[in-house]
Amino acid sequence: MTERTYSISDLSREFDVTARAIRFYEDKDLIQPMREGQRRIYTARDRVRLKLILRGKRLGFSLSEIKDILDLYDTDMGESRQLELLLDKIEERRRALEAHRRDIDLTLAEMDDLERQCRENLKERAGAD
Amino acid sequence: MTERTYSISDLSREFDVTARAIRFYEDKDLIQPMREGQRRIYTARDRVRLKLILRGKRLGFSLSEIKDILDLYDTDMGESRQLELLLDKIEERRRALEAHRRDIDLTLAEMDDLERQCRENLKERAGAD
DNA sequence: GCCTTAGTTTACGTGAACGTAAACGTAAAG
DNA sequence: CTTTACGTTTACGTTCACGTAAACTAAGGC
Repeated sequence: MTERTYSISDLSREFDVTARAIRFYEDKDLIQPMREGQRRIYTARDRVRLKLILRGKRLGFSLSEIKDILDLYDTDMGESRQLELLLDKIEERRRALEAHRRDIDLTLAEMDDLERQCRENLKERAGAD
Repeated sequence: MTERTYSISDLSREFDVTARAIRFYEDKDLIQPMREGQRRIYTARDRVRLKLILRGKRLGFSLSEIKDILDLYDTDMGESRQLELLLDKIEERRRALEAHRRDIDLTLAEMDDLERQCRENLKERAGAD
């Protein structure tokens, strides 16, 4: 079984990012595709990494923060000391993400409020007609 | 009852942003403090706006997106047509925020996975001692 | 009167995350 | 053989969100 691979424009199309951006991520050491001569060859694993990068971006993380997160997945599971450190980092990430979610929930609650005010106003208007 | 006001450095201290940043937000039309001569005077309402700005930033929104959001709160509740538009914009925001939250939940799930793998590995290790 | 503290405007500098243009290689299609 | 599609490196340009420095004003303390 030979694993499927992707060209840079395959990924560019699929995720709607420019090839320039993908190369930039490589330059910043977030992906390391293989080469076939000059050409970059992306494996399924690289594709997942790119997906994670873009999700990180949507979440407002900087590329260097995203790199830190990606590095979590690459931790050498062979050494117990590394595993302990990894658990700590996971906890930290989790806390950050949960704070992030609280911000979102606050904003959603305010949208609810605003919508309610809005609808009440419209209802009054309808009555006064 | 005279409402409490704040100086730029009051807010700067409270929210741990530089005065420069606060003035920058004003320049971009996100806050409009009153003046007392030259000096900027911030009301409780301005303070809330700043709080919203900073939350928007934590959520990864650009200043212009944040301005759009802040403008929602300023909609003229007097005109029905405005209210309908506002309801639409609120819906759009809500959708964006919920997508955002899904991204977070996905990442949290992956952190769970990673943690589980990590703990299993540690457990095996303990058994093999 | 002088110093300190807090604030002001104006303007140039900076780091991150790419965009864009130039100049070139390679391989398949007509 | 030339065109077309796809890829490459190098390098300068751009936008956003401020940082930083300069030169100034205005109020309060000694």
